[in-house]
Amino acid sequence: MLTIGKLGEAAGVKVPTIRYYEQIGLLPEAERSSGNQRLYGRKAMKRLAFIRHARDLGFTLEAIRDLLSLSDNPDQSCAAADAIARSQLVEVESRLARLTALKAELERMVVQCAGGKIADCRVIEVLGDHSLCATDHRHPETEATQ
Amino acid sequence: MLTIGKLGEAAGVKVPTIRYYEQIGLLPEAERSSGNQRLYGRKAMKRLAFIRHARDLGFTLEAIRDLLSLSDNPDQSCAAADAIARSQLVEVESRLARLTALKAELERMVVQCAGGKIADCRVIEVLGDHSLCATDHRHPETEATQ
DNA sequence: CTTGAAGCTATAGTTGCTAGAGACATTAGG
DNA sequence: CCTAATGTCTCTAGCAACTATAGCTTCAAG
Repeated sequence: MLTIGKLGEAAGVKVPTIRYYEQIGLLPEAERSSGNQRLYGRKAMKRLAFIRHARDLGFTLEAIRDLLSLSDNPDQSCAAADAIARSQLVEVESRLARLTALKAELERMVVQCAGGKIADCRVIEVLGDHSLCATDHRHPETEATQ
Repeated sequence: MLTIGKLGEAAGVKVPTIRYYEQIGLLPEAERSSGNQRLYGRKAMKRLAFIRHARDLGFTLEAIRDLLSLSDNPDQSCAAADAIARSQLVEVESRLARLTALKAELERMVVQCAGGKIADCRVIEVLGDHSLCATDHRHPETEATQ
């Protein structure tokens, strides 16, 4: 049995984050020692590693909640898990596209900055005038909402 | 002179966001009409467009605050603005690298999912075991913090 | 047996907004 | 000129996903 600190260390998750996951119901309430401290076994360790890994892959806690409940019922079809992963992939692809455009724009800004006075600074100038941009770089959320 | 709604429409920024920017001091307090409604001129419009554009490029509000104060003092050297833009570029590049790895991992997960039962689902399996991953895909923040 | 680290709870703060309530201002139509 | 609809006002609370703080208790090492 591990204390919360050991568990956090092992899984690469900070202690308050583990308590937070318990609070929002992603982790079940932990067993307690005689002195009221949380104790974790192998199962909790695996569940936390799952959560951590999914977070690393960019899944939201809501998506993870769904994936965990799927994982708890191994007899169901995996279509739902597949759908969640696919939608996450779409998400990532769109962010990737946007970031690529941003990178190009920032590079242009930085390269063109001659190191003179602010009055002639390309960085400030470009930020003040979108028409100086070569690429489209809007937030997808701005359109996607609804 | 524009009302807050017209300004928001023109700049592509929602009305409460404009009030929020004023509240946190990114925009100066607006003039008011006789009926206490905010009125904006050309200068405010430009400033808001600057903010909006910088946000689109992923700058934080703190960075934008710095950029704006630079832009307000055109006689200074533009080294600071350049540094902010460069650090933003570094940020974007690192997110880009990480997202690229994520994309590869998600693609692997999704492709390998045969569409059977959860018990055999690659998505769930991979999430449960990082060693099944081909690439490194951690949050940079986790390391970068301090 | 004492001390310092690690644990506990509870609350508040972070970033960048967004949503709601309830009251006042403005504008278009009849 | 009155009314209805829309716009604006302030204020507060909420979102994700934690992180930090305060003030306490418990545990492990020397």
